[in-house]
Amino acid sequence: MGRSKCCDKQGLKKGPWTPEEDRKLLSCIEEHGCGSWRALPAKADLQRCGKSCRLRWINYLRPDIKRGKFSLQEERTIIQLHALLGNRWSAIAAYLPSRTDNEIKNYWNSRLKKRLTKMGIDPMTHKPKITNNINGSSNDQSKYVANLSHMAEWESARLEAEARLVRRSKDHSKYLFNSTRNNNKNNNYVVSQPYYQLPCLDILKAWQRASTKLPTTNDIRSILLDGFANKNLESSIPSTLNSSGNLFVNNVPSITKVDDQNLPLCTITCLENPCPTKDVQTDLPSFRQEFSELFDLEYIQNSANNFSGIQVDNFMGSCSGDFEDNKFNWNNFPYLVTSPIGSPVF
DNA sequence: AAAATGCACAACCGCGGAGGA
DNA sequence: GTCCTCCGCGGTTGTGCATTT
Repeated sequence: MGRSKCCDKQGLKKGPWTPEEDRKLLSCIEEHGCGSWRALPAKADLQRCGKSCRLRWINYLRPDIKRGKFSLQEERTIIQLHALLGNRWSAIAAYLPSRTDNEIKNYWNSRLKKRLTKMGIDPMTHKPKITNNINGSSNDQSKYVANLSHMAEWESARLEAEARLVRRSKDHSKYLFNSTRNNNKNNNYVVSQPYYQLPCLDILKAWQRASTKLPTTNDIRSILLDGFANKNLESSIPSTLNSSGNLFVNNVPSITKVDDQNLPLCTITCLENPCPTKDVQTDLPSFRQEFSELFDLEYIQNSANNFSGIQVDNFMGSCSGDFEDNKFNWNNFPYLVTSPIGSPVF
């Protein structure tokens, strides 16, 4: 009746694994595979239960584990998937093949959850929390609450749309976030553009704004000015591109274009942290590449496209662009798509 | 300099589903 | 159909290092 009794727990070692135990476990799995965890400790001459061996292998010893800092893209993916899947860490880990569910869970609990909370976003519902510590007039408060309410509605619609997109993408899941990996020039692994990209979350934009150690105004100016030192850029930069408040919106390193009445038209926001400040190329293709990576403009554009049938009013449209007579022309910039300052979704 | 606190990460624990006997 | 074990998952705890007080 039933299977044989599970491993005898008496005398089994617990706690941190030693290098010697790791070596035994590794060589055993290399030799026999990991078919039966229960039988493995005996084969490997380990005083551990099979469960402990399995955990050690899955969370630490597996050769395909990517260790180290989570990239911005990974953070985005985790937040997006958590909004859709909740605390189903193994399901989330399936979209980040080189990360373990334990690692993602730890990262969420130790960082992402706290930061979202700090931003006033409920990490479980992914919706803004309405609090009573708003300083300002009652009019300001009602505007604030109305804004949050609008954001919540927008977020709800967005989540529904995302769920549809995710369902649609399931057929292509083998391509999703599982693209071939390339070594970049810094020998860091980067994930190539996925077949299908989840849309941007507005909470992620807020996330960017709440991040600490954001690049300074001078960082952005130096990027642009260094990159265009020979392109006479400064003379073609709109008057808003200076150290005034227009460059930063709510402490976000953003560059804003305004119309002739000084009303905001569109904003680009640096999504990298820290914002890179070196090696901006001056030739157009390289610039496009660097600038696109720097501000993640393609991502914003893709997001806008994905959302265009949902809440198009929240986007001001796109600008296309290029150099003209060696001058950077905002009106022709190709990827610039985002919400304006003061938009309800911001 | 020492204690307190925060943080990141590894590991354990308990539960529930799947499936064999 | 029932019992039992294995496996995987999510919650939680433990530990060591770094930072702050």
